[in-house]
Amino acid sequence: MTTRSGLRRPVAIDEPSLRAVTFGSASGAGSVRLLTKAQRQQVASIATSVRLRPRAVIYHEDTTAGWVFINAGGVVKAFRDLPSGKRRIAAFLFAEDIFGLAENGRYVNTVQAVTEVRLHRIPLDELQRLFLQDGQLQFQFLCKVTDALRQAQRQKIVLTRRDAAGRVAMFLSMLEQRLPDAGLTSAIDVPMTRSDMASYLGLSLEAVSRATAALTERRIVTFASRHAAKIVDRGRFEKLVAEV
Amino acid sequence: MTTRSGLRRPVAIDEPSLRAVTFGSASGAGSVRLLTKAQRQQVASIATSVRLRPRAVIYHEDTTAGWVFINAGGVVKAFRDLPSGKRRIAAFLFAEDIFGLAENGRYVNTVQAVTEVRLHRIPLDELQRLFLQDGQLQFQFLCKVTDALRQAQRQKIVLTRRDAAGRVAMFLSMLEQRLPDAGLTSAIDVPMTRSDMASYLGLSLEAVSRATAALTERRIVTFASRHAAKIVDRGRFEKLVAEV
DNA sequence: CGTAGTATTGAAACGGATCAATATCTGTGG
DNA sequence: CCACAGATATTGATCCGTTTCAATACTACG
Repeated sequence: MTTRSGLRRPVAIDEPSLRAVTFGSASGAGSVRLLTKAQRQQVASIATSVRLRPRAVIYHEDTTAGWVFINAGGVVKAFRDLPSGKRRIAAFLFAEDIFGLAENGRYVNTVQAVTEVRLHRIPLDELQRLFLQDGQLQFQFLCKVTDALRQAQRQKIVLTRRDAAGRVAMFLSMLEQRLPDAGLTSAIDVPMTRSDMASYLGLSLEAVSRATAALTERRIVTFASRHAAKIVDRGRFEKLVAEV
Repeated sequence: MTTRSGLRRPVAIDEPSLRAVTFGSASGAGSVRLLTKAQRQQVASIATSVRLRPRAVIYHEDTTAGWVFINAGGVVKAFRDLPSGKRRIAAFLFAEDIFGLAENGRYVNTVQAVTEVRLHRIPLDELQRLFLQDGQLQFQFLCKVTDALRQAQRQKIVLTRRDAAGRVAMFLSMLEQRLPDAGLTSAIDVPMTRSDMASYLGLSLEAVSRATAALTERRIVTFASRHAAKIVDRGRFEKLVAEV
């Protein structure tokens, strides 16, 4: 659980450890393959570990992209500030997620710590060299990026929903699915602010606030605090999530 | 130019040819690198060429994913039909684009030809084998998927716009940028229907229709036909596109 | 040249954005 | 440990643009 005030339960791993997904193969069942020990050592040998406090900026959009990062614990947000002054969060990145998306050598988004985070910082040129040496390693990254693409496509579907409550429900559902334990009775940790949720869901802060209020009033979700949600009516919750 | 009625100007290439993008390196300037001749031959040796007419379905969502495809001319759309009955187009795929996104061995979307198309169909297992043999080749694919991720993130920003005219303008801008020639005076080919545009932009068909009417009325864009747009006021067009 | 699919246009209603006032939280320093 | 201040969130009222429903027009293909 990534609490707001930092990593209460320290993350065990000290080396990059990637939860792989299939690139599109039939190897089925959401297979969770980690890198081999040798590969982890290889990556670790070129990576630097960094620890950051909430709000720390990891990099700014349009600056020269020299590193790729692996989140080793905590939550970060990747966003862009639009000309209109609005902020759009492209993604929240959790443990094991890779980030550092760039174009023409410059980062596409600004990335900032939401909670305290631990990162592995990997020089891009060295990583690229490793990729050519070790096809398996590169394949893990290919799978990771493919997974990010799938998530982005799902997220686009969320953004086309008209109802704010539905979007928020889908967001909570997404957070819940990240939980390793399928303990669907426990509380969902919501490490980000309502404002961050709004920026991610393409809603105003007020709409998110009203949506959470509506979910509470309809007795579908309860909030022990703003950062701890609990599904109290699973049936109606799933129905709402599926009403796309 | 991919016209509605098919490939008027036949596509020259007979082998897969990938327009590469940087994975995030500093190798700058939107570098367009193609596969080496040897790599193209390697891919061609395991690929099958297919030619399809408009409306032909290439694969259905949730079916077993056995191939990855490279679009060798024409336009296809990747979509999902939601429980509500609405259709959401995740992406339009043009020449040189790769598609076949899967999860747990099953395709995520349904893919259908918009115009007449030529495809290279590549068996997934053999491609995966090639990837491990040839890190450079795999890297081209990694770049392609990374590019698709960037596009999906941009598209998410489009979807958060309130104004239909702005979304349509951004869509036309996207189509224009695909044109090889920077001849910004020529017409933009719009191979898909208004309904497809709506499904892609998260709008109703009526909203798209009214938006194109508004763009015409405001003398920003003219439509020689429904499938040929022309920017007549570049200044106001770019301003509208940037008003995010 | 007809017909089915596609697109346009109008009117009403819904839902979120916005503006504004107030309340609550968080973390810092006394 | 408590008080305080700035940031974050809630709640209310109004406005605006899209959706929806409905009728009509267009266009592409056989």
